[in-house]
Amino acid sequence: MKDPLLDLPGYSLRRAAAAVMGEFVARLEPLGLRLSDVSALLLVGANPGVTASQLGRMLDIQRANMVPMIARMEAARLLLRQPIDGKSHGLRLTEIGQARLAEAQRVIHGFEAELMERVPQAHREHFKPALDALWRD
Amino acid sequence: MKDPLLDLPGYSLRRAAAAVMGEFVARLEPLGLRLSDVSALLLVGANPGVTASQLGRMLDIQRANMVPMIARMEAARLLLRQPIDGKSHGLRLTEIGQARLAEAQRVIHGFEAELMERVPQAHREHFKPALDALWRD
DNA sequence: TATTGTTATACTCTATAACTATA
DNA sequence: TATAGTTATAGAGTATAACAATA
Repeated sequence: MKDPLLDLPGYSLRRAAAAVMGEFVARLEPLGLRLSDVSALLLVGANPGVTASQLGRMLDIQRANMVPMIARMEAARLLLRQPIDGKSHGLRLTEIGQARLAEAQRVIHGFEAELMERVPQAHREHFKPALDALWRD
Repeated sequence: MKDPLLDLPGYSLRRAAAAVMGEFVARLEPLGLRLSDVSALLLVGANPGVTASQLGRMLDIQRANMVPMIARMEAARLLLRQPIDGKSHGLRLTEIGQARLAEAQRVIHGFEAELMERVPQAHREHFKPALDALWRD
């Protein structure tokens, strides 16, 4: 069976991302966390007081889509919202959130290490710089 | 604002794929094609008579999710289904489908060329091999 | 005027379970 | 028994439009 898709770098990018993210989501499942939860935990942990709108801009998630995400994490007692002024709220991790973040960080770092091991050594140092050029420039 | 996500290769992979696929989808929009339509056009074009199930296995799409996709493309007169035996159907491109595939191929090859140009030259030859190691092994 | 938070809505993609009919 | 096609359904992610309140 011919597969012309296998010659396309863009297709490789799509399939690799799908495969890797699928595995990562599976590792997060025992922690009861979604992919977006982990991003939020890391960012709020590193930037206490950040607002949902700022978070959305960093993650490229629409403001409107941050609402249910923050609500879910607040309901899970992972973070809390403190009024900054009449319209903004600063986000902070609860103690539960900090503990969950620590667990997530162990999963993340283990996973990232394994990920890089799966990239053949000859290509390894080129992996992240090549990808970053495609979305950070 | 600190962003610990920027140190994670897996995050770079996810964001790069999202950015690139978003741009590609925008280029396909004038053709009235979705991402999955293009994969199907390419594969059916290269393998006339292939079944929906075979296609699903190549694309890693569940059998059940192939149904509305094939139905939509059949309704758009891009492909047709011919009975192979009592339970299987072979897929073939119509003339419209072949013409649309040719248009799509021009978009694809232009896009892929631009994509590779955006990868810094020093990393370029490592890009696809590194990605392929993550999902084809 | 611009921004924050919010509600409502819709679409795409994906996953699962179950069923029928055929190989 | 295994496979092909199908239906129905649910979850997740994402996009847009609109609104109130505040900066």
